[in-house]
Amino acid sequence: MQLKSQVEWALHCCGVLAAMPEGRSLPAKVLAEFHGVPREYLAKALQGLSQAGIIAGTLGPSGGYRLAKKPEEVSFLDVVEAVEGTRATFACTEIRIKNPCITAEEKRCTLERPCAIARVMWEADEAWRRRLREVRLSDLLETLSREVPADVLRKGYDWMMDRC
Amino acid sequence: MQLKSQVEWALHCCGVLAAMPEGRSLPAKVLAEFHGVPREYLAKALQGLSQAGIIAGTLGPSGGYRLAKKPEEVSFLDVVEAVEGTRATFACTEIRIKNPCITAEEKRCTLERPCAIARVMWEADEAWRRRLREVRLSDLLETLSREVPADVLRKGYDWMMDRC
DNA sequence: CGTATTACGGATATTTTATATCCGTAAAGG
DNA sequence: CCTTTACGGATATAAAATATCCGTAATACG
Repeated sequence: MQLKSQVEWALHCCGVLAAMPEGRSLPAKVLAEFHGVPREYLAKALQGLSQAGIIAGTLGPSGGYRLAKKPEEVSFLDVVEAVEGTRATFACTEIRIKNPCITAEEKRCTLERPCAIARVMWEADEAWRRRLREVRLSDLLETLSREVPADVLRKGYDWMMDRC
Repeated sequence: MQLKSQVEWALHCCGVLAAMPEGRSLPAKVLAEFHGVPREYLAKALQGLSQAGIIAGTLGPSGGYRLAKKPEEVSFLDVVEAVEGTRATFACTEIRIKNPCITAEEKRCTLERPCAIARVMWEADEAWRRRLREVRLSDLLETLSREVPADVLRKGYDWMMDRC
Protein backbone atom coordinates (compact mmCIF):
# COMPACT_ATOMS: atom_id res chain seq x y z
CA MET A 1 0.00 0.00 0.00
CA GLN A 2 1.70 3.13 -1.23
CA LEU A 3 0.40 6.63 -1.76
CA LYS A 4 0.73 7.84 -5.34
CA SER A 5 3.82 9.81 -6.17
CA GLN A 6 1.41 12.54 -7.22
CA VAL A 7 0.65 13.11 -3.53
CA GLU A 8 4.27 13.99 -2.89
CA TRP A 9 4.35 16.27 -5.91
CA ALA A 10 1.10 17.98 -4.93
CA LEU A 11 2.35 18.70 -1.41
CA HIS A 12 5.60 20.18 -2.66
CA CYS A 13 3.77 22.28 -5.24
CA CYS A 14 1.37 23.58 -2.59
CA GLY A 15 4.36 24.45 -0.44
CA VAL A 16 5.86 26.47 -3.25
CA LEU A 17 2.58 28.15 -4.14
CA ALA A 18 1.96 29.01 -0.49
CA ALA A 19 5.30 30.81 -0.40
CA MET A 20 4.38 32.98 -3.39
CA PRO A 21 3.24 36.57 -2.96
CA GLU A 22 -0.55 37.01 -3.01
CA GLY A 23 -2.01 36.79 -6.51
CA ARG A 24 1.18 35.51 -8.16
CA SER A 25 0.70 32.45 -10.41
CA LEU A 26 3.11 29.70 -11.41
CA PRO A 27 2.49 27.59 -14.52
CA ALA A 28 2.56 23.78 -14.32
CA LYS A 29 5.58 23.80 -16.60
CA VAL A 30 7.67 25.72 -14.06
CA LEU A 31 6.47 23.62 -11.10
CA ALA A 32 7.30 20.45 -13.00
CA GLU A 33 10.76 21.58 -14.03
CA PHE A 34 11.51 22.85 -10.52
CA HIS A 35 10.69 19.46 -9.02
CA GLY A 36 12.09 17.38 -11.87
CA VAL A 37 8.82 15.58 -12.56
CA PRO A 38 6.90 15.01 -15.82
CA ARG A 39 4.86 18.09 -16.68
CA GLU A 40 1.87 16.34 -18.26
CA TYR A 41 1.40 13.97 -15.35
CA LEU A 42 1.90 16.61 -12.69
CA ALA A 43 -0.76 18.61 -14.54
CA LYS A 44 -3.30 15.91 -13.65
CA ALA A 45 -2.53 16.27 -9.95
CA LEU A 46 -2.76 20.06 -10.19
CA GLN A 47 -6.11 19.76 -11.92
CA GLY A 48 -7.25 17.62 -9.00
CA LEU A 49 -6.15 20.31 -6.55
CA SER A 50 -7.94 22.89 -8.67
CA GLN A 51 -11.17 20.90 -8.68
CA ALA A 52 -10.91 20.59 -4.90
CA GLY A 53 -10.69 24.38 -4.61
CA ILE A 54 -7.22 24.31 -3.09
CA ILE A 55 -5.50 26.05 -5.97
CA ALA A 56 -6.93 28.15 -8.81
CA GLY A 57 -5.76 28.08 -12.39
CA THR A 58 -5.78 31.02 -14.76
CA LEU A 59 -5.51 30.71 -18.52
CA GLY A 60 -3.28 32.41 -21.03
CA PRO A 61 0.27 33.74 -20.94
CA SER A 62 1.31 34.78 -17.44
CA GLY A 63 -1.35 32.33 -16.26
CA GLY A 64 -0.76 29.27 -14.10
CA TYR A 65 -1.75 28.24 -10.61
CA ARG A 66 -1.98 30.11 -7.35
CA LEU A 67 -3.22 29.06 -3.92
CA ALA A 68 -7.00 29.58 -3.75
CA LYS A 69 -7.05 29.87 0.04
CA LYS A 70 -4.79 31.17 2.76
CA PRO A 71 -1.99 28.77 3.75
CA GLU A 72 -3.51 28.36 7.23
CA GLU A 73 -6.78 27.22 5.64
CA VAL A 74 -5.27 24.27 3.76
CA SER A 75 -4.38 21.10 5.67
CA PHE A 76 -2.15 18.29 4.48
CA LEU A 77 -5.27 16.12 4.46
CA ASP A 78 -6.99 18.47 2.02
CA VAL A 79 -4.12 18.07 -0.41
CA VAL A 80 -3.75 14.33 0.07
CA GLU A 81 -7.46 13.69 -0.38
CA ALA A 82 -7.67 15.91 -3.45
CA VAL A 83 -5.15 13.67 -5.19
CA GLU A 84 -5.67 10.32 -3.55
CA GLY A 85 -9.41 10.41 -2.93
CA THR A 86 -11.36 10.14 0.31
CA ARG A 87 -11.94 6.39 0.27
CA ALA A 88 -10.77 4.56 3.42
CA THR A 89 -7.54 2.59 3.06
CA PHE A 90 -9.30 -0.53 4.31
CA ALA A 91 -12.14 -1.96 2.25
CA CYS A 92 -14.48 -4.30 4.10
CA THR A 93 -16.00 -6.90 1.80
CA GLU A 94 -18.10 -8.46 4.57
CA ILE A 95 -16.49 -11.85 4.37
CA ARG A 96 -17.85 -12.51 7.86
CA ILE A 97 -21.18 -13.40 6.23
CA LYS A 98 -19.84 -15.43 3.32
CA ASN A 99 -19.87 -18.20 5.89
CA PRO A 100 -22.09 -20.96 4.44
CA CYS A 101 -23.51 -22.08 7.79
CA ILE A 102 -25.24 -18.82 8.67
CA THR A 103 -28.94 -18.30 7.93
CA ALA A 104 -30.34 -15.36 5.93
CA GLU A 105 -31.91 -13.98 9.08
CA GLU A 106 -28.62 -14.16 10.96
CA LYS A 107 -26.88 -12.42 8.06
CA ARG A 108 -29.38 -9.57 8.18
CA CYS A 109 -28.91 -9.29 11.92
CA THR A 110 -25.12 -9.33 11.65
CA LEU A 111 -25.10 -6.62 9.01
CA GLU A 112 -26.92 -4.25 11.33
CA ARG A 113 -23.63 -3.29 12.88
CA PRO A 114 -20.34 -2.85 10.99
CA CYS A 115 -17.72 -5.60 11.12
CA ALA A 116 -15.60 -5.45 14.29
CA ILE A 117 -12.41 -5.86 12.28
CA ALA A 118 -13.35 -3.13 9.82
CA ARG A 119 -14.14 -0.80 12.71
CA VAL A 120 -10.62 -1.14 14.07
CA MET A 121 -9.10 -0.59 10.66
CA TRP A 122 -11.27 2.46 10.09
CA GLU A 123 -10.31 3.90 13.47
CA ALA A 124 -6.66 3.61 12.48
CA ASP A 125 -7.49 5.24 9.17
CA GLU A 126 -9.18 8.07 11.05
CA ALA A 127 -6.10 8.48 13.29
CA TRP A 128 -4.03 8.91 10.12
CA ARG A 129 -6.41 11.50 8.73
CA ARG A 130 -6.65 13.33 12.05
CA ARG A 131 -2.89 13.80 12.10
CA LEU A 132 -2.87 15.09 8.53
CA ARG A 133 -5.74 17.43 9.32
CA GLU A 134 -3.72 19.02 12.13
CA VAL A 135 -0.90 20.21 9.89
CA ARG A 136 -1.47 23.14 7.56
CA LEU A 137 0.51 24.72 4.76
CA SER A 138 1.23 27.62 7.11
CA ASP A 139 2.96 25.17 9.45
CA LEU A 140 5.01 23.88 6.55
CA LEU A 141 6.08 27.40 5.58
CA GLU A 142 7.09 28.08 9.16
CA THR A 143 9.17 24.90 9.32
CA LEU A 144 10.86 25.62 6.02
CA SER A 145 11.74 29.19 6.92
CA ARG A 146 13.27 27.85 10.13
CA GLU A 147 15.22 25.01 8.52
CA VAL A 148 16.14 26.13 5.02
CA PRO A 149 18.80 28.88 4.66
CA ALA A 150 17.31 32.15 3.44
CA ASP A 151 19.55 32.38 0.40
CA VAL A 152 18.52 28.91 -0.78
CA LEU A 153 14.86 29.91 -0.55
CA ARG A 154 15.68 33.15 -2.33
CA LYS A 155 17.51 31.41 -5.17
CA GLY A 156 14.61 29.05 -5.76
CA TYR A 157 12.21 31.97 -5.76
CA ASP A 158 14.32 33.92 -8.26
CA TRP A 159 14.74 30.86 -10.47
CA MET A 160 10.99 30.49 -10.78
CA MET A 161 10.47 34.20 -11.35
CA ASP A 162 12.93 34.01 -14.25
CA ARG A 163 10.67 31.63 -16.13
CA CYS A 164 7.23 33.10 -15.95
CA MET B 1 -4.23 3.68 -1.86
CA GLN B 2 -5.92 0.51 -0.71
CA LEU B 3 -4.74 -2.24 1.57
CA LYS B 4 -4.67 -5.64 -0.10
CA SER B 5 -7.75 -7.78 0.33
CA GLN B 6 -5.38 -10.33 1.85
CA VAL B 7 -5.12 -8.08 4.90
CA GLU B 8 -8.83 -8.43 5.51
CA TRP B 9 -8.65 -12.17 5.02
CA ALA B 10 -5.65 -12.52 7.32
CA LEU B 11 -7.36 -10.61 10.11
CA HIS B 12 -10.51 -12.71 9.88
CA CYS B 13 -8.48 -15.91 9.80
CA CYS B 14 -6.52 -14.84 12.86
CA GLY B 15 -9.78 -14.08 14.60
CA VAL B 16 -11.03 -17.59 13.88
CA LEU B 17 -7.76 -19.23 14.88
CA ALA B 18 -7.64 -17.21 18.08
CA ALA B 19 -11.06 -18.59 19.01
CA MET B 20 -9.89 -22.18 18.56
CA PRO B 21 -9.01 -24.36 21.55
CA GLU B 22 -5.28 -24.52 22.29
CA GLY B 23 -3.38 -26.78 19.88
CA ARG B 24 -6.27 -27.23 17.44
CA SER B 25 -5.33 -26.61 13.77
CA LEU B 26 -7.45 -25.49 10.82
CA PRO B 27 -6.33 -26.18 7.23
CA ALA B 28 -6.22 -23.34 4.69
CA LYS B 29 -8.93 -25.12 2.74
CA VAL B 30 -11.43 -24.78 5.59
CA LEU B 31 -10.49 -21.16 6.33
CA ALA B 32 -10.90 -20.29 2.65
CA GLU B 33 -14.26 -22.01 2.32
CA PHE B 34 -15.52 -20.45 5.55
CA HIS B 35 -14.71 -16.96 4.30
CA GLY B 36 -15.62 -17.57 0.67
CA VAL B 37 -12.19 -16.62 -0.67
CA PRO B 38 -9.86 -18.43 -3.11
CA ARG B 39 -7.91 -21.09 -1.27
CA GLU B 40 -4.64 -20.81 -3.22
CA TYR B 41 -4.41 -17.07 -2.80
CA LEU B 42 -5.38 -17.08 0.85
CA ALA B 43 -2.63 -19.66 1.32
CA LYS B 44 -0.09 -17.00 0.36
CA ALA B 45 -1.32 -14.69 3.09
CA LEU B 46 -1.27 -17.52 5.62
CA GLN B 47 2.28 -18.36 4.64
CA GLY B 48 3.16 -14.73 5.30
CA LEU B 49 1.62 -14.96 8.77
CA SER B 50 3.50 -18.18 9.34
CA GLN B 51 6.83 -16.61 8.34
CA ALA B 52 6.10 -13.75 10.72
CA GLY B 53 5.65 -16.21 13.56
CA ILE B 54 2.01 -15.28 14.13
CA ILE B 55 0.60 -18.63 13.14
CA ALA B 56 2.25 -22.04 12.82
CA GLY B 57 1.55 -24.59 10.11
CA THR B 58 1.70 -28.35 10.54
CA LEU B 59 1.91 -30.79 7.65
CA GLY B 60 -0.08 -33.88 6.85
CA PRO B 61 -3.68 -34.93 7.37
CA SER B 62 -5.20 -33.25 10.43
CA GLY B 63 -2.57 -30.56 9.86
CA GLY B 64 -3.24 -26.90 9.14
CA TYR B 65 -2.67 -23.64 10.97
CA ARG B 66 -2.94 -22.65 14.59
CA LEU B 67 -2.08 -19.43 16.40
CA ALA B 68 1.60 -19.47 17.35
CA LYS B 69 1.16 -16.98 20.21
CA LYS B 70 -1.49 -16.09 22.74
CA PRO B 71 -4.25 -13.83 21.36
CA GLU B 72 -3.16 -11.01 23.67
CA GLU B 73 0.34 -11.16 22.18
CA VAL B 74 -0.77 -10.48 18.60
CA SER B 75 -1.72 -6.95 17.59
CA PHE B 76 -3.62 -5.93 14.48
CA LEU B 77 -0.43 -4.24 13.32
CA ASP B 78 1.47 -7.53 13.53
CA VAL B 79 -1.05 -9.13 11.19
CA VAL B 80 -1.28 -6.16 8.82
CA GLU B 81 2.50 -5.84 8.53
CA ALA B 82 2.97 -9.56 8.00
CA VAL B 83 0.81 -9.35 4.88
CA GLU B 84 1.29 -5.80 3.71
CA GLY B 85 4.91 -5.22 4.67
CA THR B 86 6.45 -2.63 6.98
CA ARG B 87 7.23 0.00 4.38
CA ALA B 88 5.78 3.47 5.11
CA THR B 89 2.73 4.43 3.05
CA PHE B 90 4.47 7.61 1.94
CA ALA B 91 7.62 7.30 -0.15
CA CYS B 92 9.83 10.39 -0.22
CA THR B 93 11.77 10.68 -3.47
CA GLU B 94 13.59 13.84 -2.37
CA ILE B 95 12.18 16.01 -5.12
CA ARG B 96 13.12 19.00 -3.00
CA ILE B 97 16.68 18.67 -4.33
CA LYS B 98 15.82 17.96 -7.97
CA ASN B 99 15.66 21.74 -8.13
CA PRO B 100 18.19 22.77 -10.83
CA CYS B 101 19.26 26.00 -9.10
CA ILE B 102 20.69 24.43 -5.96
CA THR B 103 24.41 23.72 -5.63
CA ALA B 104 25.91 20.34 -4.77
CA GLU B 105 27.00 21.66 -1.40
CA GLU B 106 23.51 22.95 -0.64
CA LYS B 107 22.06 19.57 -1.64
CA ARG B 108 24.37 17.79 0.76
CA CYS B 109 23.41 20.22 3.51
CA THR B 110 19.68 19.85 2.81
CA LEU B 111 19.86 16.07 2.90
CA GLU B 112 21.25 16.15 6.42
CA ARG B 113 17.73 16.36 7.75
CA PRO B 114 14.69 14.56 6.33
CA CYS B 115 12.23 16.45 4.14
CA ALA B 116 9.71 18.47 6.18
CA ILE B 117 6.82 17.17 4.09
CA ALA B 118 7.91 13.56 4.43
CA ARG B 119 8.22 14.01 8.19
CA VAL B 120 4.59 15.02 8.45
CA MET B 121 3.47 12.13 6.28
CA TRP B 122 5.54 9.70 8.34
CA GLU B 123 4.07 11.04 11.57
CA ALA B 124 0.60 10.34 10.21
CA ASP B 125 1.76 6.90 9.19
CA GLU B 126 3.04 6.32 12.70
CA ALA B 127 -0.31 7.45 14.16
CA TRP B 128 -1.99 4.80 12.00
CA ARG B 129 0.42 2.12 13.17
CA ARG B 130 0.14 3.18 16.79
CA ARG B 131 -3.62 2.69 16.70
CA LEU B 132 -3.25 -0.75 15.12
CA ARG B 133 -0.63 -1.69 17.68
CA GLU B 134 -3.07 -0.94 20.50
CA VAL B 135 -5.64 -3.50 19.43
CA ARG B 136 -4.96 -7.18 19.96
CA LEU B 137 -6.64 -10.39 18.89
CA SER B 138 -7.79 -10.81 22.49
CA ASP B 139 -9.67 -7.51 22.16
CA LEU B 140 -11.28 -8.76 18.97
CA LEU B 141 -12.40 -11.98 20.66
CA GLU B 142 -13.89 -9.99 23.48
CA THR B 143 -15.80 -7.74 21.09
CA LEU B 144 -17.10 -10.67 19.08
CA SER B 145 -18.27 -12.60 22.13
CA ARG B 146 -20.13 -9.46 23.21
CA GLU B 147 -21.70 -8.70 19.84
CA VAL B 148 -22.22 -12.02 18.08
CA PRO B 149 -24.94 -14.34 19.43
CA ALA B 150 -23.48 -17.42 21.09
CA ASP B 151 -25.35 -19.88 18.85
CA VAL B 152 -24.00 -18.21 15.71
CA LEU B 153 -20.45 -18.55 17.05
CA ARG B 154 -21.21 -22.14 18.01
CA LYS B 155 -22.57 -23.01 14.56
CA GLY B 156 -19.49 -21.63 12.86
CA TYR B 157 -17.27 -23.59 15.22
CA ASP B 158 -19.17 -26.82 14.62
CA TRP B 159 -19.16 -26.24 10.85
CA MET B 160 -15.38 -26.02 10.84
CA MET B 161 -14.98 -29.01 13.13
CA ASP B 162 -17.05 -31.04 10.67
CA ARG B 163 -14.44 -30.58 7.96
CA CYS B 164 -11.13 -31.30 9.61
C1' DC C 1 4.70 -49.67 3.29
C1' DG C 2 1.68 -46.93 0.38
C1' DT C 3 -1.69 -43.41 -0.13
C1' DA C 4 -3.98 -39.26 0.88
C1' DT C 5 -3.51 -34.74 2.93
C1' DT C 6 -1.23 -30.89 4.21
C1' DA C 7 2.11 -26.63 4.18
C1' DC C 8 5.49 -24.53 1.45
C1' DG C 9 7.97 -22.26 -2.29
C1' DG C 10 8.50 -21.07 -7.07
C1' DA C 11 6.65 -19.94 -11.49
C1' DT C 12 3.24 -17.95 -14.26
C1' DA C 13 -1.08 -15.84 -15.90
C1' DT C 14 -4.68 -12.28 -15.46
C1' DT C 15 -6.69 -8.09 -13.89
C1' DT C 16 -6.41 -3.67 -11.98
C1' DT C 17 -4.07 0.46 -10.78
C1' DA C 18 -0.44 3.82 -11.29
C1' DT C 19 2.31 6.23 -14.35
C1' DA C 20 2.90 8.75 -18.43
C1' DT C 21 1.90 10.91 -22.83
C1' DC C 22 -0.86 12.96 -26.46
C1' DC C 23 -4.34 15.82 -28.48
C1' DG C 24 -8.12 19.06 -29.14
C1' DT C 25 -10.59 23.02 -26.94
C1' DA C 26 -11.15 27.34 -24.88
C1' DA C 27 -9.57 31.32 -22.59
C1' DA C 28 -6.41 35.12 -22.00
C1' DG C 29 -2.42 38.27 -22.96
C1' DG C 30 0.73 40.63 -26.07
C1' DC D 1 -3.56 37.06 -34.79
C1' DC D 2 -0.46 34.19 -32.43
C1' DT D 3 1.33 32.24 -28.36
C1' DT D 4 0.67 30.50 -23.87
C1' DT D 5 -1.90 28.53 -20.59
C1' DA D 6 -5.47 25.29 -18.05
C1' DC D 7 -8.60 21.68 -18.91
C1' DG D 8 -10.66 17.32 -20.23
C1' DG D 9 -10.65 13.12 -22.81
C1' DA D 10 -8.32 9.33 -24.86
C1' DT D 11 -4.70 6.22 -24.99
C1' DA D 12 -0.32 3.79 -24.06
C1' DT D 13 3.03 1.64 -20.77
C1' DA D 14 4.74 -0.09 -16.35
C1' DA D 15 3.91 -1.93 -11.97
C1' DA D 16 1.24 -4.10 -8.49
C1' DA D 17 -2.58 -6.90 -6.93
C1' DT D 18 -5.05 -10.95 -7.70
C1' DA D 19 -5.24 -15.63 -8.84
C1' DT D 20 -3.79 -20.22 -10.29
C1' DC D 21 -0.70 -24.06 -10.99
C1' DC D 22 2.85 -27.32 -9.91
C1' DG D 23 6.53 -29.89 -7.59
C1' DT D 24 8.43 -31.08 -2.98
C1' DA D 25 8.50 -32.66 1.59
C1' DA D 26 6.39 -33.89 5.75
C1' DT D 27 2.83 -36.37 8.26
C1' DA D 28 -1.12 -39.25 9.51
C1' DC D 29 -3.63 -43.32 8.72
C1' DG D 30 -4.97 -47.70 6.87
